[in-house]
Amino acid sequence: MDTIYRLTHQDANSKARCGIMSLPHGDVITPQFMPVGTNGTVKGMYHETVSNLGYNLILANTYHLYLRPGTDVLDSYHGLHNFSNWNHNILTDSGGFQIFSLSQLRKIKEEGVIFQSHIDGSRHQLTPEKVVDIQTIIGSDILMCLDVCTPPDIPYREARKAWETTRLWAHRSFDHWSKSEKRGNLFGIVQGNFFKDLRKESALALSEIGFPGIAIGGLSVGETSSQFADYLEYTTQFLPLNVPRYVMGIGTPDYILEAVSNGIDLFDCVLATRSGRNGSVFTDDGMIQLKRATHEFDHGPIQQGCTCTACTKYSRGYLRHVFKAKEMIAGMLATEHNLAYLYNFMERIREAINNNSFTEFKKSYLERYYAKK
RNA sequence: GGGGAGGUUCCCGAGUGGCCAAAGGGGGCAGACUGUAAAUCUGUUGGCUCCGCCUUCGAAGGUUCGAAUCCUUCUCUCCCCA
Repeated sequence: MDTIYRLTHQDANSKARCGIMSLPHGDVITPQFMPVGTNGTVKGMYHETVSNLGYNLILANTYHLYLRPGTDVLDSYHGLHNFSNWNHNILTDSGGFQIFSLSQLRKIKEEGVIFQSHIDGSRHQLTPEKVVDIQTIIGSDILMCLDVCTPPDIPYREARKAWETTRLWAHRSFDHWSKSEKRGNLFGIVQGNFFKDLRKESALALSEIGFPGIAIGGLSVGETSSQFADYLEYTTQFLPLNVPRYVMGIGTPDYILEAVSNGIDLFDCVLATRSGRNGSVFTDDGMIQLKRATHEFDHGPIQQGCTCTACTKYSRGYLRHVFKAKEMIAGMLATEHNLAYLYNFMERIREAINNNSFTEFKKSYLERYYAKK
């Protein structure tokens, strides 16, 4: 199979790497962070702003789009790109995580998952095949397999069962996708909870199937950061090097650095956008909360040197004011800042890798990041 | 001038004899947020030598074992009529 990934530089002193991922709506340089736009919009942002920041790959969510507006509507608009007027790449999450996070309403069977809509209570069944079909209608550039995500601290038996369902679904997804008139690329998802034998088995099994890319799922679900680092490193060693590797659901600078140092190429996270709306913003000194009283008379920007709208036009004091006044612009500006910060952060990472100085960059960045916490 | 309503903790506003340092909002302060049911949620908000004590419900007196709650006077605010 043709690979969509091309390595452009391997860091001389670590597993960190730079590359280019070729997708239907353009090349994506990696390592790359992907903003989350569950409903086909990155909350609080114009698509134009997102792409002007440099992003050309965002996430959307199959589960949510399937329930609303539904595939009929999406089909009539010839997919989400046209519907939402986003002309770059879209990765759609399968809904596996929603099955996990909305677990009160679900029933997982071998055939698929039955769940109740959180919107109107109606019952639906999703199968791995159907999820591929929905993502095809959406027009996703990257499709994700339906998987079974599990919380930490479940018994081995349960974790094995979940992984085995994930494996079965991965094969069925791949077969179904292989037979379709495909344009997008299907990624498999490694599971296995926090059991190393399951993680190894899962990583190896998914590697053999021949997916154009592989994701590591089931991390950042409440485990400790050392557990995260441990399982991430352990799992990644069994993944092929010639495909993009994606860790799902992480998005703080420390976690991103940890992932990059293990040769991970893609990440996504709602934290940047959600925390932005709630008043928390990234800085080189860690996250700060704009609503705090200490910023009342702070005439400086969120982050010196940042080129986003919030930092070039407004002071921390003003941003605090609009947050306290619950003005819409507050969440918008903070979201833009967080996305700008992470884009810039990824650029610094790529630059460091290209200079073979990633390890030093990571060390010095984290020293400052943790210093004021 | 006559009639009526009312003054509660930063604000609004419940409470009409003990379970009241006083519901509920708001505001303030702080925390959380990691494949988005989140522009959301949580905690806290009189003081202290903090498992108990002190001060507090317009003011001052009084009744009572006990009062934000009952009585008296004063004071202030609002509404209606003249």
